[in-house]
Amino acid sequence: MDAKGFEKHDHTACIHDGAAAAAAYCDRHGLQFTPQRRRVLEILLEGHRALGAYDILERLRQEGLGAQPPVAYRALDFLTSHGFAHKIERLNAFIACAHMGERHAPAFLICRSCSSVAEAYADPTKGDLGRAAREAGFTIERAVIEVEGLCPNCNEGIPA
Amino acid sequence: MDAKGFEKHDHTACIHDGAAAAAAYCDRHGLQFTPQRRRVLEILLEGHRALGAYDILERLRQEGLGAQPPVAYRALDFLTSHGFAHKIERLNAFIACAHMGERHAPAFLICRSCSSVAEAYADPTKGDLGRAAREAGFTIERAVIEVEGLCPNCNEGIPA
DNA sequence: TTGATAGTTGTAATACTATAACATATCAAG
DNA sequence: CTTGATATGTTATAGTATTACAACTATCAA
Repeated sequence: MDAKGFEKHDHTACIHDGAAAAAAYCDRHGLQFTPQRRRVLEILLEGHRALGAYDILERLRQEGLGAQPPVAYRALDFLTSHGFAHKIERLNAFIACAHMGERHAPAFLICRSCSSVAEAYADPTKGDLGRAAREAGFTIERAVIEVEGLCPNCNEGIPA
Repeated sequence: MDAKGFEKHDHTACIHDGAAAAAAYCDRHGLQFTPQRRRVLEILLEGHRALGAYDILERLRQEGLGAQPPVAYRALDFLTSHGFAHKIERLNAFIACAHMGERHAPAFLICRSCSSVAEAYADPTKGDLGRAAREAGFTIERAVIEVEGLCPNCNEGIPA
C-alpha cells in the first residue's frame, strides 16, 4: 500500500489524468460530467489539498460558474458519491481522489503542521476493528479513517 | 476487544459510575469537575448516544445552567480533552466515553438506521494503515476511526 | 417531433455548527 | 490578602450545510 500525497510529482499530468478518468467513468455509466462538475474536480486536483466548500465556491464565483452554496455542494455531492472526491470529516473539507477509478476504502493522513493530506487504503473490515465489529454483530458499510500527525516533510530532524 | 454500546445494561449504574470515574480522575489530577461539566457529562451518559452541542445546550438552558453556545462547547472541550467524552466527527456530535479512565484510541461503530453508537478500540499504528504511515514517513498522533453500517439490532433477518 | 420524465441549475432563505472577544467571577498558592 | 490562573456570562459573528421552489436541459419513448 502506498500513500499518495507527500511526494513531488507531475502535477499538470495529475490534473489532466484525474479529470479524464472521471470523464471516462461518467461516459461508461451514463452520468453527466457537466462543466460545473468538471471544474470543481479540476479545482480540487489543482489545489492538491483539502479545500472547504466555500473555498471552491469562491473560485466558481470568480469564474462566473455560480455564486450560491448549493452550487458547490451539489457538485461535491456528485463527485463524492461517485468516488471522484472524498470528504475529510475532520477538516470539513474535500479532496480529489488520488486513486481515481479504483474501488477502494480510503484512509487519510493529515499533517497538522502543513495541512497536506495523503490518501492511503485501509480495509476497515480487517484487523482489530473488523474483528470487533464482527463480534458485536455490526455490519460495516463505510468507514471514516483519518489520522493526524506529522508528514515526512514536517517531521525532519525529529527522531522517531 | 469489546465494542460497548449495543447491549442492554444497567444504565443508572453506568451514569453514576461514569460521573464518579471522571470525578475521581479530576481529583487526582487537580482538575475542576465543576457542576456545569459534571452535568454535561451526565447528559451525555443519560442520552447514551451521540448528542449535538446544541442538544446539550438546550438541556442546560432548561435547567438554568447556561444558554449560550460557549457554555456547551467549553464543557465539551474539557470533557473531550481529558478523555471523558469523544467527538464523532461524522455526526458533529459528542458521546460519553465508554471506557472511562483507560488510556485508549477510540473507534466508533455508528448505526445508520437507529443512530446508536458503540465504542471500540483500534490502534491506528497497527495493520495496513500503520504500515502505510511508516512507509510514508508519517508520524501518527491521533486517529479518527468511525465506521458506519448496521448495528446488531437493526441487522436482524438480514444474513451476512 | 412531441411530450413525458428525470436530472441539472439558479437563487433566496434559513438552519446548523463553532469560535472570538471581552467582562466578571472564582479558585489555589504563596 | 493578593496575585495569577482558571472558569463563567454574554454578545456577536464566523463557518458549514440544507431546504425549497422555479427554471432549464437532456433523454427517450410514442
